[in-house]
Amino acid sequence: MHKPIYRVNTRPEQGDFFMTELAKRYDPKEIEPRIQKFWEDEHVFRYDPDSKKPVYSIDTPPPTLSGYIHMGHVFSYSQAEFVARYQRMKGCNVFYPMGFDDNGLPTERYVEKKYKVNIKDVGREEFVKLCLKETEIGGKNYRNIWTTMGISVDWSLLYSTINKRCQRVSQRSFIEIFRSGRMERRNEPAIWCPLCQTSLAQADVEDSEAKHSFLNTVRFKAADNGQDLLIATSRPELIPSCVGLIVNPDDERYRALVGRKGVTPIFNAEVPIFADRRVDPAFGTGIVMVCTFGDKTDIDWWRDYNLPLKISINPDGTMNACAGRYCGMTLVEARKSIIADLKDAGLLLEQQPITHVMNVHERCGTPVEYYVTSQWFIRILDIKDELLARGEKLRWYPEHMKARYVNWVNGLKWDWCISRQRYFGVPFPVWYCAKCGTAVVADESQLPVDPLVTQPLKPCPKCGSTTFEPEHDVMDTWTTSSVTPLINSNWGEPDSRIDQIYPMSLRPQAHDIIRTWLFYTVIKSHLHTQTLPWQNVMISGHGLDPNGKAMHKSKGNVIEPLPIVAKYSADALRWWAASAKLGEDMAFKEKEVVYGQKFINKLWNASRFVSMHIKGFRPGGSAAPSAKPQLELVDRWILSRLNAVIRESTDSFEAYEYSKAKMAVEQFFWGDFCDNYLEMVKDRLYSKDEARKASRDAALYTLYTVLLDSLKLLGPFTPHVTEEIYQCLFRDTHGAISLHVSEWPQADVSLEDAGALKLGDVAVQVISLLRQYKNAQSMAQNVPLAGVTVETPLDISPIQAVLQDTMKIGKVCYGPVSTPDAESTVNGAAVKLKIEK
RNA sequence: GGGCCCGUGGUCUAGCUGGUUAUGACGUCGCCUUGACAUGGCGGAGGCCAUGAGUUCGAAUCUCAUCGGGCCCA
Repeated sequence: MHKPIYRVNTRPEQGDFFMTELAKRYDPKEIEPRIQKFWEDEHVFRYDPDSKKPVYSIDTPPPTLSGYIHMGHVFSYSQAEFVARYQRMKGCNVFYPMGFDDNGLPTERYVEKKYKVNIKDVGREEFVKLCLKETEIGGKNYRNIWTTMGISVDWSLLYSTINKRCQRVSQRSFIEIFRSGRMERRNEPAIWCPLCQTSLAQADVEDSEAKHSFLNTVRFKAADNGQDLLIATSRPELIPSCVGLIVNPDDERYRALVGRKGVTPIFNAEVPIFADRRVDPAFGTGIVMVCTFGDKTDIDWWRDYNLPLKISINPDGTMNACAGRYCGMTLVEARKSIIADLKDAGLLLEQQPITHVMNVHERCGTPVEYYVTSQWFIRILDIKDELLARGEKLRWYPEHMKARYVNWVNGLKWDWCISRQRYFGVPFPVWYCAKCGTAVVADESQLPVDPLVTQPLKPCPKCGSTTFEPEHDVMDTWTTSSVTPLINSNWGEPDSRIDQIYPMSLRPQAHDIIRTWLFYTVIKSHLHTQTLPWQNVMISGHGLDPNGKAMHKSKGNVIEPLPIVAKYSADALRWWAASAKLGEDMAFKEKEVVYGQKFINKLWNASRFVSMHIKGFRPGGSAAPSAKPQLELVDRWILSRLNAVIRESTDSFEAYEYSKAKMAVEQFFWGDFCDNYLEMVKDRLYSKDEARKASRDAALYTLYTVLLDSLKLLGPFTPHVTEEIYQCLFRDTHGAISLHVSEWPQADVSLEDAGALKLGDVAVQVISLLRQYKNAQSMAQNVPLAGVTVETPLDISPIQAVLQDTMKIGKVCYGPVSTPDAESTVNGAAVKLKIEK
């Protein structure tokens, strides 16, 4: 049995309501963990499958296990979380899971580094065990951080992409695509990382500027007459792989060469010379050597012209026998060596420094090669149009992020290679018939299956053989993380909830993984359910280091969140995250967190002031609960302002513009409510005069309403402090067990008063003028003034009393003022003041 | 080379479906310990809204060009 902390029993029979005084100082160290425990004990964030409320489902990004969560994560996850809290208060049954993407290469590399181990030393089994151990440690660590940050996920929905259920869904996805004919095992050139020694997909590769690179002009010969053929290349180590020379068909200089043969230097191989439009005559010498393989164009030429395959590179990035005397050298050594030899032989004419872009593996920075192996591909190049159409249907916030998706799809050159020659990942549910080589997929009932330890249920359908070779490769981690909406839906499982939550309402993520996670997820849902995976995507920017640079462990500029939380508070840190517009990067500045702390402090103190007065106050009074007191002008002023803020905040949240919502309520609460309204009602509140009781009640009603609604509007951003205040001051009268499942405020048209709005603003302006005056006279603001003469075309009599009370003015007269002590223009009307001390 | 984003007081930032005195914070200067708050209140100074041209009665806001910064893709 759990013991709820806030079972503050209401005592309506005694006619009063529980009201606790707020502590003099707000202490987040004590309060935040206590509030978090309350949320957990009361299951405040639990998704309710039986609820009739509309579902709002969120496809939370499962962070990879790279060992730490930094400010960048906190930035992006907080922004999504603001929306989750808003939707919950809007009355949605929020499905908000957390996941950990702990399978695959990122985890492997992390384990290799942490334990300084290599699979070859410890063996596959031991290695996988280490990875599993790390995922457990990492999971606990991550959960602690998200809980400390007040992230309101439902932890009962937690998944890890290496667990049984996820493996099952992922393998089911493989089988379905296999049966549809789009999953193909092909023996052909694929992108290859020589360091990780695995094939890669196009999205795993990023651009990197090559340093100290040269364009080398090398002398080849014509086979028939020995004529010099000059070829510019940045990769002379690939000369042993040269299988052809190409010129542009319109290039007059070389027209005579087409159809003849050339001879490579050092290796003296005869290769054909032909013409192709893809050669840029202006680059280098205008003659290109085709190698198997230097880049994607080489592969296209090789395929288009049926050229032979001459592989001179081993999978580990060293040269093989085909490279002759360079055999055994690394690529870099071979390049140096070949250049030296060409130079000695007088075959190197020129070395020109160039900057060009290399493709490197994004996980390790190694330049990639192209290697012919058998790999599993999902065929996608033929459905680019369909994928583009899906992207158009998706609602993008901010809209311009769609362009990144469109550009990526248009630039797609490879089918999606999903097999990795690695160890820690979801296995392929596949065996190969030992006799005829047919690929046999597992039966659904076997999932999740590891072909290394299990056999197919039936003999080979083609030849009847019962001996099989298991697939040793594992699926790339994106293959599984691309089905997170289906994992969340328990797709294909007995407890499937796909009808309830799918397509999901929202995918929140950062902009760096549009080409990977977002793109791949769109593909999978397109293939499996012929729908989009979600209705909306909100793309956040990056939280950067204080100098505006991306945080990387290798750069040593990572800022960890927990020390910042310990120093300030989770709410203060969230405040920082809320100050960036959606999609914009923002540098982490500690002083912004300090500002968050100041705001929280302000909220606390203002609430403490309100609590001193509304103690025992019951909205609606003892008579009709809906009855409103006789509101005064400034009450209607602040309530009208409140309504405007509710509107703006709601509209902003609906458009995922949480930062606008935050700013609106921040300025309202501090500027209008604390700086002005509270000062304007003090006199009414402190008055003991029975005749002013109605006036006092109106102020109490207003304080109650404005503070409660403000807490709600602020709740998504600073959930802890608002919850604590709510529990102490409003829980009993308002009812909801937690502020975060209370109803989102609605604008109340009956409280809107355009006239009061205008005159209230005039009051604020006049008060400001009087403050300036007192300031200039070195007077304290509460020192009384004997009298003020006002000249203005406005009728300010309705605010005369409030001006007198607030600024302690003895007598107010109206009339012409020739030498004003203070003047200003309000709503186009001049206001002049003559002041008597 | 292509695409996208950004350029607002010393610093960071709002506004950017065009319309009276351009938002707020930090910093800075001054006044005030007043009954929520000195982790505070009040007020001052500080901006030709990157540059140039155009559209318009009117441009930080729309268009084009230039310069500078960033991201993505060749």
